[in-house]
Amino acid sequence: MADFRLDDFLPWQLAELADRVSRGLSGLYRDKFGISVAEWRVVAHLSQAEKVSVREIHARVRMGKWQVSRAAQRLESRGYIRKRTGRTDRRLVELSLTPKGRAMVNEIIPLALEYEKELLARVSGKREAKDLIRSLLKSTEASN
Amino acid sequence: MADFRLDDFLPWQLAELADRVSRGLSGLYRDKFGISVAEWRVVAHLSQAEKVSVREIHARVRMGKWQVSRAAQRLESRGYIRKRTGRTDRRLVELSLTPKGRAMVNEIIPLALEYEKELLARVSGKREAKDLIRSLLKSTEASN
DNA sequence: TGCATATCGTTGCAATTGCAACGAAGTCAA
DNA sequence: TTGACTTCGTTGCAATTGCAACGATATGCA
Repeated sequence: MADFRLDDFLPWQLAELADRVSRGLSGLYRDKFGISVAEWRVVAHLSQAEKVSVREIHARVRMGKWQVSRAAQRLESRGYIRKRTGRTDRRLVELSLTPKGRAMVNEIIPLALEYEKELLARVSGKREAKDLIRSLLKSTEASN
Repeated sequence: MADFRLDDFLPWQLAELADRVSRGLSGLYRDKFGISVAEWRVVAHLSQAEKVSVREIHARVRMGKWQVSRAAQRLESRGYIRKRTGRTDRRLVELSLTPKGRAMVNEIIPLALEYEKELLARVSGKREAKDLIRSLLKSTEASN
C-alpha cells in the first residue's frame, strides 16, 4: 500500500499549483495598489459589467457573500468603487467602478494577461491546456 | 479594455478548480475520521516513509511548519501518529504512523485514488493532463 | 573550550475567515 | 392590507491562520 505518492496526486498538485499562481499574480497588484485577492476578483468582475450586485458576484465567482461585502467595503473606502442601493429592488446593492477604480483595473489587466501568457509560454499545447482546465471545471461543476 | 473575462482567466480557473477538488476529496475522510486537509496531507506523506521530521514535511508539502506542528499535535492526540525526539539530532521530531494511523491511511488511499480516477475519467487524454500539470508545476517552481 | 550564529519545532497573538443570525426589503396569497 | 415566507447584504463572534518570537539544540570558528 506504499504506492501512493502525494506529489503525483492530482488534487494535491492542483492545490499547490493554484497557490503558487495566486501568490505570483497577487504580487503584481498587492504592492502597487494595496488590494487583496478577494478585492482584485471583485474589481476584475466589475470590469466586465457596468453595475453588478453583491449577489451576482457571490454566485459567479463563488466567494462567500460576506467576503464580497467586506471586499466592497474596503474598495469603497479607498475610492475604487461606488456602492448604491438598487433602484428597482432596494435590497440589492449595485457596485460600480469609479474612474479611479477603472484606471486601476486598466493598469492591472495587461499585467495579469501577461502573467497568464508567461505561465503558458513554457507549456506545449496551450490550446489543449485551456481545454483541459475547462473540461475539469465542467466535470466538477456538480459539486456546488 | 472590456476584453477580460474572469472565468476564462487561468489563475482564477486554477483556484476555483483546486478549491472544488479539495472540498470534494476532503468529504471522503472528514466525516469518517474527523481529520482536516492539513492532517490528511501529513499522514499521506507519512505513508510514503517510515520516519519523517516536521521540517521535511514543511519543505515537501510546503505547508507552514507551524501548520505541520499543529496538525501533528492533533493527529497524535487522536492516536494516529507518534512523535519522538530525533536520535542523532535532538532538535528534530520524528513523526511515524501508529497501527491505527496506518489502518486509516490504508482505508483512505484507495478512496483518494478512486476520486482522482473519476476526476480524470471524463477528460480526454489523461496522459497529457498529468503531463500538463507537471509542466505547469515545473514552470512555477522558482516562485518559491 | 567558549561564544556567536543557525536551525528546529512550538506557541502567543493578531489578523483573517466562515458561519449563523440579523434587519431590511420584497413577494405572494388570503 | 396583513402576515408568513423568501432574499439580500451586513455584522458579531468563534474558529482558523500566519507571523514573529521563543527555548532548545546544534554547528562553526576563534
